[in-house]
Amino acid sequence: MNTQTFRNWQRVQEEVLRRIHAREWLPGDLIPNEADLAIEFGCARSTVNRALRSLADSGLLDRRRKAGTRVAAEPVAKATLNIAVIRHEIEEHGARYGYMLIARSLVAPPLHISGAMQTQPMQEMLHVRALHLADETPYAFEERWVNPSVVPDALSEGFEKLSANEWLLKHAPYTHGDIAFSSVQAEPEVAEILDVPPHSALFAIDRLTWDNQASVTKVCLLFAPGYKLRTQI
Amino acid sequence: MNTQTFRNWQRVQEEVLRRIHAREWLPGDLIPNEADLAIEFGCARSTVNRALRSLADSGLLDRRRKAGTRVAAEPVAKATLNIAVIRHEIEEHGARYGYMLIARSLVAPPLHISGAMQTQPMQEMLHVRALHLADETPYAFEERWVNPSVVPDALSEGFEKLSANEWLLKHAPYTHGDIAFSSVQAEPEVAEILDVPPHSALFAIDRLTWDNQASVTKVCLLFAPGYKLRTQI
DNA sequence: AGGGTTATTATGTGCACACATAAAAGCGAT
DNA sequence: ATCGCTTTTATGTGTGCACATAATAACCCT
Repeated sequence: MNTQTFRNWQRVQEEVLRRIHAREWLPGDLIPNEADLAIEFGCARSTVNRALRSLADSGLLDRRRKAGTRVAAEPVAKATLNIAVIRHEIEEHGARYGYMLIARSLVAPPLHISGAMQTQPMQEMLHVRALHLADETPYAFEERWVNPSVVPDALSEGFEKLSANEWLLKHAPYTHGDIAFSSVQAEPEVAEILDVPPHSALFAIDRLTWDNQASVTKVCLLFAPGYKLRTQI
Repeated sequence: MNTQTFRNWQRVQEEVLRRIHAREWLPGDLIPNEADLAIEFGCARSTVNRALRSLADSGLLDRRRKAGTRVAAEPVAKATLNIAVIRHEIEEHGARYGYMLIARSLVAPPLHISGAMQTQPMQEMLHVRALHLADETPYAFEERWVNPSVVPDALSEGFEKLSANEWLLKHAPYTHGDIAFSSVQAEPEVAEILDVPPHSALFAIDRLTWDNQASVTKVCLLFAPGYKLRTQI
């Protein structure tokens, strides 16, 4: 008989995880309610609540008021990616970071850009193209549109030394954003910049961030072949 | 004077977000401690704690005991990806899901597989190759290795109708795993299976899952061009 | 001044209790 | 049986308190 007590929420969580892995509680099963578990574990209900809530957040449990808590039938693997500043990413690999501004201009963007950013088609936007390097080797090509009516300070920033990637994080807060990962073939111009064969398979990160209703910036990062975005689940 | 009260943790969170966003609290700034905020907001310290803890989890605040809570200097965008069962992903797009088993065998894997999975090189593993289709069009190619000593039941499963992707989720729990996203050029064989030109840029998801110390399965999913993995931040 | 010990302090957590809320289950009238 | 109302129940959350813990700040001794 297991009369062990689990007095803190991490241990309760561990025990619940153990039961799920040991298949004592099968996917889809309804598990005992918080009050009963609290008695069994010899702790307060709020402790059990904290443990179960945390497991529900990570997708391992499904909880519904009155219906109770059940083991997720098909646990959705939730991978949390840390999209860091590119400089940090490179430096963490122990490489020397390099940055090169390719172009910077104030122009009316193509329609698909103004459309996505929901700005007036004729409104001029700050357009920045730059290259990030690791140990002098091209690492990622950055193409960015910045909405100057939301980030006016960007107009007085040259982005010659400091990448827009980094400058915006400090100076342009955002409320939310969309991000998409995909794979694209390198167009000739980009292939040349990244110094890779044309039509190479590049890893692309597209990001569009918003400050409440207004779009802040739209960026497309194209990573040289070999790039891998890793995380744990 | 703002004498409004914020009685629940979501509203406290909203107010803190508003202040960060309105730049009342700048990146790097130390914010008032929980007790003071509780007084200001007219709620209990635990309510403030819950709100701040949640914001720290999402990377917007940095908290350290005794040192206090400060606004993250460079908020790391944490994108949470839901790696769902491929069938669900396709059906959610309103497309018809199709599945085709290409090969299934029990063989000793190449060294880089047994190496990554930390199994004996000569130990036979279940090797499954399959194709996922959306509206009869190739969607993703799945190449998988399953460790039969961890999932013996897999040996009696043919994977003719039900994909290993789905079967394993139900029958093989895992404790943790690594996942990597990258971009690769389609090799001729894969290009033919996916019915795309050779050297097309494919989106790749590599996943290796573990049950405690033992590797469960290693899978490589190659998505046809056009695939985008989306999420919000 | 320097180095090591102690005190202080902000966050982290646990507990008991209360009430809120969503949703299933039961019930009753038609 | 079906629709609509009420009850029940499990989770969700707020409060006040206590103590734990980590890390800084203060102190003391040399």
